[in-house]
Amino acid sequence: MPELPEVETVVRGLKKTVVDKQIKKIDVFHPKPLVNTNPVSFNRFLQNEVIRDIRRWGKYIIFEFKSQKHLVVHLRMTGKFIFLPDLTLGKSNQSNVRKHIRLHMQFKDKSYLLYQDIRIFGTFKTYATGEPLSEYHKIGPDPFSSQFTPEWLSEKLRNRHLAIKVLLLDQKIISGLGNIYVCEALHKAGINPFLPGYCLNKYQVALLISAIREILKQAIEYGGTTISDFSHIDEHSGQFQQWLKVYQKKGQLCTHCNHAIIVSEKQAQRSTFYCPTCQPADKQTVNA
DNA sequence: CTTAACGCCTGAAGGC
DNA sequence: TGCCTTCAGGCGTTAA
Repeated sequence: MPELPEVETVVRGLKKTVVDKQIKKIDVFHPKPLVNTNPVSFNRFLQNEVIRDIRRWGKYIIFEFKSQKHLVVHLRMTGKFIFLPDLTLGKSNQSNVRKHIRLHMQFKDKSYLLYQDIRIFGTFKTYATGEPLSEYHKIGPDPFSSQFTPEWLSEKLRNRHLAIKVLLLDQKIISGLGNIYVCEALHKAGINPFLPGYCLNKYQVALLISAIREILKQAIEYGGTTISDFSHIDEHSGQFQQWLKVYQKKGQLCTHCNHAIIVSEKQAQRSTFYCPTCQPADKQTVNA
């Protein structure tokens, strides 16, 4: 389940491998990811285009072409890019044929970029030259941007009665966080996930911002978190899962306080993992 | 305006 | 063995 660190890892991998490559053709095996086009038009739209740059915007991956056309991809739950220098690598073993490849780009130099997506939630959206990308104003600031200040976050949490856990998953408030890193950041900040947004004081908001940035920075350094589906474009796993303190640690001893057992509760139909001692409902106590 | 629920999909895991 | 239910969770849509 790619969140900001996983998407950043994918983008860095793509930058190293497919920038400057020219598309020979695109084969589409499932039309669903193409939200504003169809397989034939999609291929026609990008055929012979040269990739100029690839960047991340929240959890979106933006392909910029030399023609100033754009392709914006969201991996959602199970989307994955796989770069192959040679397609024969992808099916060299007959008993291990890749499943769920929804489309692939073939480049002029015979290399391939495969898009694999088990659940087909991922999206590809094309933008013609000069057309503004709607994603730019659809989501809030990146956690690392200078716009993401305590003042900004406080303003966004003002009058919000939803739990802070749920609010941090809202991409309009802050872009890039998903269930894993929200749980981890709240644990690092020592904030109870059920605390309503408007109840956080200035100190807690500042602490939360620091915690979010530290967690994400470290996760990027370790190449993201591989729980089930995520991998780098060379199919290597991320390594941050070994640093997780609460996510999917239900029943385990909290390694921060060495006292309480990590618990799991549902919030807005999603699992929240937290330590009742380090993140008490009594908001007075916070971790150092 | 905010909040809550559901649909989209497939595969893994657990209960009986 | 095998069928059924639940869970995984990002995000758009719809309804209240």
